[in-house]
Amino acid sequence: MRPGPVLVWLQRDLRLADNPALSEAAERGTPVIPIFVWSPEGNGRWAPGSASRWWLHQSLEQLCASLRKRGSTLTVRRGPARRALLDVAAETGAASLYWNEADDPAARAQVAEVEKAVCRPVLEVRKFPGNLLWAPGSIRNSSGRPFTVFTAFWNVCRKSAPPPEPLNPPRSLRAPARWPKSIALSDLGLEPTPDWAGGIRSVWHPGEPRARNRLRAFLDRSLAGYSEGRDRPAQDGVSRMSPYLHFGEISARQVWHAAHRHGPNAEPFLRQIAWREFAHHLLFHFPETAQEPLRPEFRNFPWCFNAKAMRAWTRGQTGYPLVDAGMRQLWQTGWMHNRVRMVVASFLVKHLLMPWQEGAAWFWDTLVDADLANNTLGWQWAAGCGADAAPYFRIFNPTLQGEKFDPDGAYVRSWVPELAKLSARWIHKPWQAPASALAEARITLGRTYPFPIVDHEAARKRALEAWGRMRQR
DNA sequence: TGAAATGTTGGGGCG
DNA sequence: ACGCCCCAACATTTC
Repeated sequence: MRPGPVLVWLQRDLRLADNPALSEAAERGTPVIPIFVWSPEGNGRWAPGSASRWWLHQSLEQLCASLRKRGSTLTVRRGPARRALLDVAAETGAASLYWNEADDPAARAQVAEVEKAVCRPVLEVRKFPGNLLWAPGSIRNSSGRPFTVFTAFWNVCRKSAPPPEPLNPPRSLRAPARWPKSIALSDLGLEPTPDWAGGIRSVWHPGEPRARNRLRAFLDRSLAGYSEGRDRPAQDGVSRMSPYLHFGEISARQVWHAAHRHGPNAEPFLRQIAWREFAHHLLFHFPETAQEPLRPEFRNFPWCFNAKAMRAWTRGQTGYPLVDAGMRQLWQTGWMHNRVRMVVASFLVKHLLMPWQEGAAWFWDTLVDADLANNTLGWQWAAGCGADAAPYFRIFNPTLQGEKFDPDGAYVRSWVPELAKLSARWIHKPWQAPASALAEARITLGRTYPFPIVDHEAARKRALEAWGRMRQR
């Protein structure tokens, strides 16, 4: 065992519990130096977006507080990672560098650079399992290929060895004789100026302790009715674990085992956790799909960008209440209910024929849970060009989706207040409401709320024609 | 993790 | 009483 301190390079594993690299480092008994390196340039076009940066700042603050309670602290540096890590190693005489694997393409590229730069055996390097239930690449079909159909993937997962039980947080973290220099968190400039994060702050509480509380509350209150509740955007029926999982404030293993322990009705929720797993494994195998469609025939799909329509979509001014409610919930709180994500995504790519990459970029910047693997899978699914995708002809009718999943209009009312007084009968199709109903609800279409920017029927036909043209080529 | 178009069936109104 | 038509309601097919 080497006597020098261990650097624990934290990336997207901002937690103390079930943190294999940190636990292993703590058990050595030598000093432990947790370090975070901010290197957005290493992520290329997928540097964290605005909402994600806000979250990261809070999350690092929380992590720092938890470490301080244990007599430790967080060293914060700017990238590139290889330089920051080697500098700190030299300053502290570190003997080892530990980290948990990160699976997205940019993180892997960064890790490769670090490994190349490290001079072994002067600095011992050890890698530990990241935030997936099964190692990416370990789940394959009988001919050794990655799965591109979810159910087949899931069946094999279920037959594989279950993910290991989560580790307890380390009991103590030995401090080094002298801490390395660290820059102040605020110097990273992650928080927005001017401060537009009020809406996010009122809904979200980043950090490991809050992640655990939220999971507990979800399992106790919502798991039993999850199958139906998860499709009701007006209800508190989903777990909202996505941002915590993205930053590793809780591990997928912790979520998995907590849900399992909760009893037999966990299956539908575990299935959703498995979709996350599927997305991450897919991006591991097909890293180019963050930009390019998985199904190559979609390379010549006649997408057509339209700045005015894009603006209406991003601002929640399309004239379709469910779409607008979702886009405004996103803009105001950094998050959107999954059922509504499917509807707004379908609307952008099918009704407006906009390239799915445009929608992915908007989500990337505005979601607190922006995650390259999940975002890529979701958008390619919606556009019909991805793995296990909705066939292109499967086009959501935003009115029917609203009537089905927000039957009394409560979700629309809370995010599109100008429609709040309209009766449930018309709330998802105000353009069909009789003049008297509109007057009574104080709505003037075209002034207080827009007319639909496209006609559903016509847009549907246009999308199917575009699809037909692609298939001919 | 759709929706629309088209087909089929069966009850009831009506001459 | 009977056949005819209408049209929900449900099922199947198509996009």
